[in-house]
Amino acid sequence: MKFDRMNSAGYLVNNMARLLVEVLRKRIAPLGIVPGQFPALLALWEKDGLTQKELLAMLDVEQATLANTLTRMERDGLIIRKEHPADARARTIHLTEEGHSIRDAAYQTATRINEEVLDDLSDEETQAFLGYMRRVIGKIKEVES
Amino acid sequence: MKFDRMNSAGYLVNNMARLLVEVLRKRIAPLGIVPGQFPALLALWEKDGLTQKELLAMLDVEQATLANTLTRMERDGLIIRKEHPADARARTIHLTEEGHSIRDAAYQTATRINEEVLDDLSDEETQAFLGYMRRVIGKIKEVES
DNA sequence: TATCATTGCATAGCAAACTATGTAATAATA
DNA sequence: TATTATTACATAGTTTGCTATGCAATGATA
Repeated sequence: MKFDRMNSAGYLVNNMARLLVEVLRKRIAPLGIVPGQFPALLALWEKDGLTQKELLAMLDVEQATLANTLTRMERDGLIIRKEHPADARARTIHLTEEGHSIRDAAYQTATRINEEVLDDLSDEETQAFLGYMRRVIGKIKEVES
Repeated sequence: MKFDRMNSAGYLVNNMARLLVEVLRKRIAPLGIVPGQFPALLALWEKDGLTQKELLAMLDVEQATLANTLTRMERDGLIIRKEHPADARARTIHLTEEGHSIRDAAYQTATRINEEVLDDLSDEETQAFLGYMRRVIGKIKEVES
């Protein structure tokens, strides 16, 4: 019984993800952000002043992961948290000027990386690849439940 | 400027990897192992008594990551490290009976997960998908250098 | 209204990845 | 041979993911 990594979807997916996140890490380091902050920033660039719960609904991470990420973002001067006007349990999350200012550069960096790593695939292949990933993601979400 | 996650290779890859590793974590928990130990176990099941350096050459992680993983595996009773007969800096890594005994179940679990998550893809689509991943991995390794 | 359940968020603890650096031991060389 | 370089591995520190749990505030209900 052999287990060939190059024919294991799980192995390839994991390997690809780790390589990609390290490329992103290097490229966005000059902006003063790290990969884990990216999804939260994307959401906040679209809509500012959300509560953690509202932000969480836009992302695919667990609540505790987001809470910790937000704490680091606040430490790094990307956001501030203000008390919620109507609910003392909640806080609203606001981009700082710093957090706002890196938006375009961050978008461009992420878009550029996607283009570069897919450069060897034709447009049809790229669409097929993205489609497969969406289907597999859907399947995993079925399977795990 | 919008950033659509479902059309971002980076986002999809990361999401898919996290979902997959959690499925693997749940399924192999009864065996007393965790996902990060899997690659090292696969290599040791093929060839036992390697040095860390030799094992490292068979894997795709950094040396420090492997050293820590091996420490946890030793703690968990999966391996023991013995002093190298000829080089006092090195240690040879040996599966325990426990580490050896879970081999078939672990293989089957991993194979099963791969089959399940790819179940919605035809054989041709699966081969295309694996091929795209191999090509993208190759491209990332070019890009990052 | 007093109690109980739920909600929003934070914290603790672990895994697993990374880079950077430390520490011996071994090998190479001046 | 004494010094220097290299090698093998370990450790420190950070990020980012997870689950489990705690705590205070809010909402529901007896």
